[in-house]
Amino acid sequence: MNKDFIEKLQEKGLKVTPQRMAIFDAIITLGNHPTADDIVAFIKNNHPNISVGTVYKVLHTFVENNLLKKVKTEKDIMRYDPYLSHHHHLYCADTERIEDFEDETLNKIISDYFEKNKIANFNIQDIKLQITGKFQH
Amino acid sequence: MNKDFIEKLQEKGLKVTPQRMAIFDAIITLGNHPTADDIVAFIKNNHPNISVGTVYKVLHTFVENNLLKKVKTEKDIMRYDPYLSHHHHLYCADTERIEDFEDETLNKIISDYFEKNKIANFNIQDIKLQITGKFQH
DNA sequence: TTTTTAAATGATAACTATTATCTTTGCATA
DNA sequence: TATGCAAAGATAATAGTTATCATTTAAAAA
Repeated sequence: MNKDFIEKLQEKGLKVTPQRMAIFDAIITLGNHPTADDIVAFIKNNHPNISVGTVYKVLHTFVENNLLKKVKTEKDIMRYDPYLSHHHHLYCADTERIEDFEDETLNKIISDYFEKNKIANFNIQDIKLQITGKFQH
Repeated sequence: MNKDFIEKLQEKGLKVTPQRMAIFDAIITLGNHPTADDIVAFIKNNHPNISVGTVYKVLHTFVENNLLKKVKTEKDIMRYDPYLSHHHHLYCADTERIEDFEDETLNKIISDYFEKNKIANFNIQDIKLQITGKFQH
């Protein structure tokens, strides 16, 4: 919700600007973990004067302030994820589609496993699954 | 081993060239899933005339022929992984270090779990864990 | 409400990683 | 030795992103 997001900006001491709201809104509306370019294209419809540099700067600010996460991919194009709760990703083997995947039971199984089987010389902070495959159409 | 790699090139109908051998050798020697730039820098020592374009082309050819994998990261710089057997990655939360992680028991637990709990409208081909945390020094 | 000021935006240029193009080179085979 | 073709090298081009800096704006202070 936008009100929540405004509060989050304020908590972080960030100014609430129309550009920032439009960018966050674009990411939510677009879905599929958009690229900077996707976001620019979408925003240009309603907000034709926005600068590309601003979009990059805002995305960077959001990531630094944990309002957005970068998505790991095998491409040199950055993608962004607005859902901050712990979740995994389904990657389409053939297309650029990336979907969110949540499964608390599985998370528990994995974290229990690592409780019993520590990795030598490594403290785990976070575990994410990247599940590659094909969506059924 | 280099002999194995030569055979792999030949199996794929790719010519065995000094550049290709040097690039593969660099990736193995460098470890830590190097970038194209890391590879160029390393090779320049013994092989000062190699062209950057060639390195990119060779990396691309290797990835296309499944002799190398791209590593998923949150950066717009590509990194490459020479180990083709199924494994996971440990990502350092603070540095660019990425280590390989293998655990057959865990793989079994996860694949058993997904046998019993299919994801709706999605056929899984591969599951990788990205484990973020800190290495103990 | 007006003023102040620090932060954010927009326009532009710069930069970096990567890819494309095109000529030349190096081998294998005829 | 000549031919064909994949691969390498040099260079230019492109794409995505970051930096710079003057201008504008949100929000705190007066």
